[in-house]
Amino acid sequence: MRVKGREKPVDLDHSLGIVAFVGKSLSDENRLRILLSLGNGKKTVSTIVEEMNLSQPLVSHHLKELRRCLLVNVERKGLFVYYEIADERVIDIVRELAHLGTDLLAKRDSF
Amino acid sequence: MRVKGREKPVDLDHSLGIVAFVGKSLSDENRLRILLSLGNGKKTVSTIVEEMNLSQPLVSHHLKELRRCLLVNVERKGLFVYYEIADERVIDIVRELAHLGTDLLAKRDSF
DNA sequence: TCAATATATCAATGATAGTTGATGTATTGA
DNA sequence: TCAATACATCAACTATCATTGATATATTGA
Repeated sequence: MRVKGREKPVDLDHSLGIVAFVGKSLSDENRLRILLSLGNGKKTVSTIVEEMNLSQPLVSHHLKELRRCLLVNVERKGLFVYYEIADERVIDIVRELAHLGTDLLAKRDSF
Repeated sequence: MRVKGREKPVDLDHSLGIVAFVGKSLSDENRLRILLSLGNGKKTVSTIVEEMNLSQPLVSHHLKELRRCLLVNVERKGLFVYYEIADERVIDIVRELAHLGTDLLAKRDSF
């Protein structure tokens, strides 16, 4: 009995490397904050630095990680470097993880 | 303009700690394999050890991590300890991450 | 070419995480 | 109580990672 047919077929076993790779980006709170901030539109590094209240090298480092995982795109315009979300689906996934996480916590705390 | 109304409201900013917490479990390939294996039903530790071809202490360690993140439930029955997925949604999320990851890779490789 | 601004990189440090082999603990049956 | 089985924990090692401060690179305008 198939309960859910809404998903395209994917060979999960052969994708786990990629999943772990992307998952790593979702395992750090600062990167998540940056990612969500970029969800509101393309931004320069210095804008992110101000918003996040993090040091510029640290922001650059996390952006590099997000770039390595292909989660953001980069574009230079004069002095400024703009970062943007590569695929909006990652925001949805973060939202689902937030739901799941809060539900799991709520369930635990009710015991 | 609200584009997507299908999500329940969640205060993302206040959930990022939990998201990072759960995300950490999705950042290791061995844990992902264990998690997906448990997606097929409740299993004992020794069964997982055989399926994964990993050492028993290593499997126990990862199960402990998954427990810490509330992603699995445990139940002892005599000599055996059974683990099961706490919330099936995590499987869906892994599947979405797999889609996203493969798409991102495909996009990159086409340049 | 020089100064100023934006961003990236480097070196170093401390913390965390994955792995392994040995050992401990719990449960059951004899 | 003893042996056997299943699982957890521990100690130790290594690798990875987040963070910081200093420095390098790139772009622009004067």
